[in-house]
Amino acid sequence: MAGNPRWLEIAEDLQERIEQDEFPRDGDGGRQQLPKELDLRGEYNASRNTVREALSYLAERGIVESEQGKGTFVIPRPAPFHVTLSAQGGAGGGEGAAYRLEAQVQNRQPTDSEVKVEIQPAIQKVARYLQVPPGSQVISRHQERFIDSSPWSLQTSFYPLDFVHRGALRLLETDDIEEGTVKYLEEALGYKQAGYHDEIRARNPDPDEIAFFNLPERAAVLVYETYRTAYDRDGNPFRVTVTVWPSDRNRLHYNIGLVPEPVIEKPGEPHGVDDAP
Amino acid sequence: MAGNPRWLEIAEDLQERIEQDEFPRDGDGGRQQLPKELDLRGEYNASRNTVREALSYLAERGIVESEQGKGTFVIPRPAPFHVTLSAQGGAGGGEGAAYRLEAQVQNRQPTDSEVKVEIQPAIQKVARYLQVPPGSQVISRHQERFIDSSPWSLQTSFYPLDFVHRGALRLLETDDIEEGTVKYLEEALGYKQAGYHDEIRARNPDPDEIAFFNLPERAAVLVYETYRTAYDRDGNPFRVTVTVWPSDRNRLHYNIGLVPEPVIEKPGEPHGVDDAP
DNA sequence: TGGGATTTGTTCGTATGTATG
DNA sequence: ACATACATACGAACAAATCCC
Repeated sequence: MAGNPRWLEIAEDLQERIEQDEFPRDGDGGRQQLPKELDLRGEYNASRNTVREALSYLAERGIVESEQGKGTFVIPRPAPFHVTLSAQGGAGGGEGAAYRLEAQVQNRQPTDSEVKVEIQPAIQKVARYLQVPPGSQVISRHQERFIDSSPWSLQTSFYPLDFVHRGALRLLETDDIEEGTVKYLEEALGYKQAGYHDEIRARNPDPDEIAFFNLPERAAVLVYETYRTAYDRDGNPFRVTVTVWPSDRNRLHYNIGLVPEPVIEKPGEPHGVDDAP
Repeated sequence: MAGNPRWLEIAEDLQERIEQDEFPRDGDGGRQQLPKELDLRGEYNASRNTVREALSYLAERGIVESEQGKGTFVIPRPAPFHVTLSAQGGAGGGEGAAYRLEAQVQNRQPTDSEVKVEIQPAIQKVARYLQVPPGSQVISRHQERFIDSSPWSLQTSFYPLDFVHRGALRLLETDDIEEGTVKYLEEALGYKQAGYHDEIRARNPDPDEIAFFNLPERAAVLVYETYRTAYDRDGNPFRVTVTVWPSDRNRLHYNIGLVPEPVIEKPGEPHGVDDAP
């Protein structure tokens, strides 16, 4: 026979019932609400602890979330943002096309918080990519980024402190630099972006990130962390941007070489042939 | 005061002790082994269930792993593979450089299993990227990929079944196509790769993947799933490659535009300035 | 090969704390 | 203030995998 533990059978049955949309939705948010633990205890003829074990299993997987005093709810899966991280220079932009550093999100207008500017000793990886000695002072410009007023990503850009001494004073201002820091650095210091390198990894969110992104408390939602290093034509790095994206609501896209326009413009959407019968 | 639950305090204290390398290592693997539950119960003056709650919290986070009849062990963090997913054509390869489809891993030689060839109805996303009607038949070529004999990634490439009718018969053979399927398709059918599109997402591993990658049973290790679509110069997709990478042992890298050679060649390693004092 | 000791896994019962409405 | 519902914590018994002699 199965031989599965009772809690796993309960968990799998509950997941089935969730997918069948069997449970009623609560008033406002429209989330499905599961029966209370004591009722489930009756339904499955198990102890409350066994039921809780099943719920905890589902909670770890980001399927449900329990709220003290209220009940247990199915976590709505957010519609993913499709973020294009490669340059979008228009088809045939060719050699001279300036690479944009900013991520593009389809059909959405990101809004950014004010910039928090700090002078910090560089953490190891930032120092390595910026090619400055570990622990040397760098300018940190941190922003919270939203799409449709929901938290989307956290971004911090690092520049050598040296840049300020050499005249790029606006790096210390808390305004968003409207024309883009890349363009500003070209004007102020002559750095012209010729290319960039991205490193992508996944890690557990820290408590601040759990709070900012409103991630379920005890679930397995990881965040992507992207390190983007911008290089000028001489191969000197002049900016490292660290961005944190919750993996549950973000898909990352890259276009390399010649890619059809619809794929570039509408990542994650149907294109080319019709789906309709 | 703190006000934290007891199990959380125990978990955080244990994590501290793990980082201090306080626990003895077991004979063969050299993993740290935690004291047994009943001893921890004594050390922390808590019940066994409370200790287990703390251990379960650490297990979810991929910090420790318990094995029935043996004990609880710290999970060793694998040294990450640095995978470059963008084209590496040698610096200055310029316009004519052929983009390589295969991922490059620094200093390592991947070995691939035999190819499992199947004819399948295309799942929705594959059909969309291949621009064929959903559910139409496609060729699926599946491989397990290892580095240093440890499981590294699972890869499946999809081609329209049409390609076989048009003469690309080797797509049905279970041999690895040594010169690369991209080159083969160019010879056989005239598809010349002009570019590609990547989509990256994270998801929970399925049971097969947990088994193949030997992922801790109940921990929050997600896998990356990359969808790579290759296009010819007319913008026609001719191949979709789906690759699954465990997020705990893989870092992904992209180089766009002009990037210094050392960064391209040795992703994830120090370059440019010395770290040593 | 067997059998007993060890250690974690599963399941139950119970009591009390805490946030919600 | 009260009822509801999840959170924390303890104790106990037996099952199942592993190890050792």
